[in-house]
Amino acid sequence: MNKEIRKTMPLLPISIVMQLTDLTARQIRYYEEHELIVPARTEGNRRMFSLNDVDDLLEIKDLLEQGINMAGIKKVFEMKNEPLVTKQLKKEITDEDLRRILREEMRQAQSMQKTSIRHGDLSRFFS
Amino acid sequence: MNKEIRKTMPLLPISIVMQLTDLTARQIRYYEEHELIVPARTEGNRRMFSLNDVDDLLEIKDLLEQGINMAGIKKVFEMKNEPLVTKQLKKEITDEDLRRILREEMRQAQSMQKTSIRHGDLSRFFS
DNA sequence: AACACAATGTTAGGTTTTCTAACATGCAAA
DNA sequence: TTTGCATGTTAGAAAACCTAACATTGTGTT
Repeated sequence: MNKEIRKTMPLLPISIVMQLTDLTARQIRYYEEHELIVPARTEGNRRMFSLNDVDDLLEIKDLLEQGINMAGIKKVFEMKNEPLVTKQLKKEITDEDLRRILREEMRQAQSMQKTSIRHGDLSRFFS
Repeated sequence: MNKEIRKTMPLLPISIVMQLTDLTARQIRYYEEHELIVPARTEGNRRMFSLNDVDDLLEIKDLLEQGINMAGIKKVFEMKNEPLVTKQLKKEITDEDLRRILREEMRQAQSMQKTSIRHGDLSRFFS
């Protein structure tokens, strides 16, 4: 009986996610349409969301309030999965560039720590 | 925006609870009928379960497999909320009784610790 | 053996929730 | 002013859930 509840397990119906995020069903489906989230589906085609999905939705909401559009948010999400260094390596950069990039990445990591306390982190919700 | 996700928040529809506990809807509703759990309801009268409810259901399942019936399980649940000492005090016991009871309670607390690792504790599910 | 009861299965009919798809609206940028 | 993005609204269909009733299974009792 090797069960495990992970933040990635699809547990929540859309009604609950609406309450948790203060988004409308229309908004949530629209963001899925733009592939910012990919909720699981039941056999009967109902969406089921994980806590990570809720997390992502809260971040989307925040970025939208900052005036960023779907395309921008999609790019932001891509960057989260593929760190700066990786992308730059693909471009065959010089050592000089690399040093600049690493400095920049450290700077970003710092500011992310600050903001992650306020935005898009479900952990703060748990007692 | 003082939100908080607690183990007591009703987030899960019955279908998910069925998967999590390997119980049928009939069983879950039957246990509610006997007031072993009291899931929340949506405006439209659908049951919504908290993680604590799932926890309780797993414990119910375990106790049932041990041959304990509804009445017995209900008593076990009452005891969890009202520790032995409290109940005995109501009966105006002698000091001699009290000493016996405290010894017994410690014994039970020990065995509870052992079994709680295996049964009725959702925390083991989280990554 | 016959019975009684507890726990669960099954079915029927009705209601709520969610789905997709289409069209409407508000607003900002070109 | 026209365009396009984000969201609202509506309609019709399907899935999920509800209660209530009756059926089945297993177990203990007389």
